[in-house]
Amino acid sequence: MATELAKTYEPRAIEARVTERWLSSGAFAAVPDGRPPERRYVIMMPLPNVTGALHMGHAMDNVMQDLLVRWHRMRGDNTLWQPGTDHAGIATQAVVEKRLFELEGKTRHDIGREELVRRIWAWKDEYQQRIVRQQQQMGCSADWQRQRFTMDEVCSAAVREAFFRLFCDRLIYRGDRLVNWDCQLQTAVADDEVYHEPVAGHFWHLRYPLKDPGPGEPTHVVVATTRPETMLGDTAVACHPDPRAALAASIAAQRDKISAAGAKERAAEEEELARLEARAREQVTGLEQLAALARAGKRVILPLLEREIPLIVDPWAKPELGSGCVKITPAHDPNDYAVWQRHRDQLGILNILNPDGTLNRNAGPYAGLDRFAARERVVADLQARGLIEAIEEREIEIGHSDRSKTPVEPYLSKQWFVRMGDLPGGVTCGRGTAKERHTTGLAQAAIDAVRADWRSPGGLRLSFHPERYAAGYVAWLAEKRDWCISRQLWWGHRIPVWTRVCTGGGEVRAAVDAVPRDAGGALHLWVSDADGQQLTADAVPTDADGSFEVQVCVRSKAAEAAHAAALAAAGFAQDPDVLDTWFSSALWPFSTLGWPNPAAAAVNPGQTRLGGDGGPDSFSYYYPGSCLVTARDIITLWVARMIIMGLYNHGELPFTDCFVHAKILDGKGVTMSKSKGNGIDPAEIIRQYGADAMRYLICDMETGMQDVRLPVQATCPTCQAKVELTDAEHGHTIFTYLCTACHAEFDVLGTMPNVPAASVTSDRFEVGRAFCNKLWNAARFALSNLGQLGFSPLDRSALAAEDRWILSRLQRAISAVDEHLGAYRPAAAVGVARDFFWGELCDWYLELIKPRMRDDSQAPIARQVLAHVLDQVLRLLHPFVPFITEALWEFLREQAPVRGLATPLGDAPLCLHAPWPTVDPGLIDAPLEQELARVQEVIGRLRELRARHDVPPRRELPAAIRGPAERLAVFSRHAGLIRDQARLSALHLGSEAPPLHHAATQVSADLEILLGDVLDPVVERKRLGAVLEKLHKQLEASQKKLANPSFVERAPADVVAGEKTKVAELSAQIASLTTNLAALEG
RNA sequence: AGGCACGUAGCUCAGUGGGAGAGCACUACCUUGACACGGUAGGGGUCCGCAGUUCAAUCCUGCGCGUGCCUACCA
Repeated sequence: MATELAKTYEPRAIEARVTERWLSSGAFAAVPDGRPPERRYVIMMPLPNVTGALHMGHAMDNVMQDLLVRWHRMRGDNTLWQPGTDHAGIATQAVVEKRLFELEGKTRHDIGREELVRRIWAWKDEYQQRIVRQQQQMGCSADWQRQRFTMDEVCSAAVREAFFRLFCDRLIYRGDRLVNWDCQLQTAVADDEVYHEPVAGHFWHLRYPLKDPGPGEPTHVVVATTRPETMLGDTAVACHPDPRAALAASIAAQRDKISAAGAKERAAEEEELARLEARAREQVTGLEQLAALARAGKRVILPLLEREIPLIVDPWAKPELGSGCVKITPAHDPNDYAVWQRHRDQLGILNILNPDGTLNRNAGPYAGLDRFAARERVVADLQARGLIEAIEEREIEIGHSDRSKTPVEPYLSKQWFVRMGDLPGGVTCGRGTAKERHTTGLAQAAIDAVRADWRSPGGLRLSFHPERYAAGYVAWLAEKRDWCISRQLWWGHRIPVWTRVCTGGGEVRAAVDAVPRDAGGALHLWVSDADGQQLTADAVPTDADGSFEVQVCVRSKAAEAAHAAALAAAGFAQDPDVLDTWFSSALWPFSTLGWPNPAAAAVNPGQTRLGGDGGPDSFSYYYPGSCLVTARDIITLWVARMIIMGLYNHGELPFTDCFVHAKILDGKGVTMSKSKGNGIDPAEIIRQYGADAMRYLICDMETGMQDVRLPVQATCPTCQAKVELTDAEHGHTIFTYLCTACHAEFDVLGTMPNVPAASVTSDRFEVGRAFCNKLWNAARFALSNLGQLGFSPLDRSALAAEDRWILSRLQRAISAVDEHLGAYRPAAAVGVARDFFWGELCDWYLELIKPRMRDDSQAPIARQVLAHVLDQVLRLLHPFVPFITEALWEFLREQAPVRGLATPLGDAPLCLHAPWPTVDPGLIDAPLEQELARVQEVIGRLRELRARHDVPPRRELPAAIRGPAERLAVFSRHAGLIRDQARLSALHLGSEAPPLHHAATQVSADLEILLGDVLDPVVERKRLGAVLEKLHKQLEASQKKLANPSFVERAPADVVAGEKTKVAELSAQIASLTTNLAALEG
């Protein structure tokens, strides 16, 4: 039972109560039923990391999803919003390890794998709870009884199954590859986890002595590097095979560039051409000589280590750059690695790094030094020997690990990969299902999915909203780069492969024979050769030489329990690595639903079962889903991989729509983030303004632009002033500011020891709160006027003009909101709803019916229409501002238990389950809408006249309107409204109107509006003069257009006619105003 | 370097091949029986610059300037 409607809008009380009602009634639960696939709506929540609290980016993401989910739920779709959190392997382990070190001074090796994992689970439990609470505070209507975590048993089962299938299909392999190595976390990181940052550095030119130079031959070759310590791992020096041709080619290319270049660039490009030409004259002979020496097998002495390395020719050495020669460090540079692959017979590969970033024994006397210390030593030692030719100061883009913020090193190591490229025999998607289909490769399958003419076996296609994001998705996939899925961490899904390293075919045979037989097909075995090629056991002859790995993938946890001991006894060891977080995330659209075995899927106590209870299981009912909502930075990392995994495992897309929303920036246009101190905490906004206010503004900001700026203010802890951070100067660090009022320093991160911390917020959310306040008060007014309202069928003929008008406008609003939401335009949708509610319902309808409300004979019909419109408005606004509408819904149902016009509306105890408004075309009355627009216009003009002449609001004045008879007929029909709203003592229509004293005049289209008894002729004269001037200008412009023969001939007839009407109207207006002006002067 | 966006009122942003819009801020008046988190009205803009297409350009095309993001590379 609702208590009495409070006089003021208090979001905190409302939101707490509504949340309780929703959660205790399980209002968001998704239950499979008889509704067909096209009446189902599924959104998989992009899983937040369990590393910390949510920020505004999450708020945007969650609100967008909730908006769609609530809309579809009210439209009658069987709706699932699947919530959950991500174990976020590296990020979480890094945070917990850091805390362990700070609090206890221990590293992970001190406490061991099991203990570390136990602690991370404890951390996860705490933060997941916090995240869920925040999402519930925002109003997220996700099915919390289905909450998942990527390391839950049900998700782990899906990970194992998907891995096993990929492994069997040779789509997962293990190989030596150069990866980005995080020396602090000591793991490989993906390209996407690396960000580039410019760092002040040097460009060193090193001299390597030539071995036994003959007469006329150079004594040194010069190479340049930004990382001199890598020279210890050099295995060659390369020069271009044909420097003369290569230079000629780049000179030609440069000439083309100059002819295409704009004026501003030209000078720089000319300079570059001159440089190339000078090089072609002066250096090419030397380079050709080096190429010749290289072909002759000449060698170079690597200084410091005094190692002989070959001089080779390879086109990677660009004659136009540096010295024209390049040092080759295959184990620590991707390009050099490629060179090594081309010249494997000539040069070796030498890893000089330990996993922790210190140099290993290959670095000779430098072994044990950290890479940066080694850099200094190497430079000093080379300098001492006169082997440094030059040092340039230079800004260098350095790759940093996103998690540890330390520079990554290219590092050669054994890693697991998913093969993204095309395979000779292609790939079977959805094997064993009705949607089985063939594709050339995994990446290609995902690329095809956005092609306009492509359809999945189920008739679906992937589309991006806005469409432009498809291009980036395709471009990324088109590289078809293999995906490194192994991480050298302890936190994550362990790679389910057992390996035994074997030397020679005989040992391979013995190892294979020792693998347990599994009748259920739960084990799959490949023999991997030195290149990572996966061979069947019998493809390796017993007399084969070389090193092999026998790899056994174990399909399930049960199979592992059954066979682990036997595998261990046979000399197999389980891979110590864990999977990239995105591997389990990629399976999210189906791992959460119980795949591969929903009937047997384990869920936590109290959670919804996923199958096995007779009805359809969750996976078959809710897969494929509908829409994925995200910011653009995650399209490649996650969206693309979900598409791939969905297509591969099921032959079907996981969703058809990808809605990419804006990112939220601060007032300077910088991405908000906690670490920059410009981030706003949604919880703080909710505390200050309410969740509905936050949601309202977020919807209003999502206009389809790329980014949204949200100016941020801090509350000065010293003087409590609101400080606009865009205007404030920094204090002694970039995380502190000086108050613009009292000049005291404050800290926005809350981490500075001696500087007081300020809370960061944005006053833009006041708009949302004002909106909610308006809604609250409008509803309060309406409800106080309803009494205990009964229902009786209303005939249209019984309705007053304003009733028919507001109902007609309501139909327009319903239809426009639907259209905008369907096209992913939340700002436009909320704008229509707001304009209807505020601009039409509040500003006009409520005002228009006030007189009727005081009259018992007229009140009942107005009340019933009002209850109906309020009902529809609450439903229409519910997806945007769910709390306040839900709260008001409760009151409305009490005051008016049955609402409707001719027939009662469908009802529900909770607004979130109420049927979505539908358009009744019979209620649309376009001519009446036009009439009322005229009436509003006239009222506006009359009010303007009152304001111009400082007429007190209560004073009633006489007015007159002159104009064409059919127009005046309209005003005659609505004369009462006009008198009321413009506070008139009398309204005279037509030219027969009696003259008004001291009349002020307005002209509007073909009308002349006069307001009598206005006191100050001087003010009016001045104003009329200004208006006349403006009208004359407009008239001239129009007449000029019409005097232009080509305009009259070529412009469409209606445009020309419109221009003529305009001239006529303007002339008439000028005439009447001139007359009035003369009268005032007389 | 390449690609994708963007540049409209003081701020944040809509919008359109034919008379420039909203919200906030600002100004004036109003505490009128829902709401001052409100109402009524008002001021404020070479629609980044230049050229072209067009009868007509803020909108279309090209160039330039500025900003943001993505991708790649820099031995």
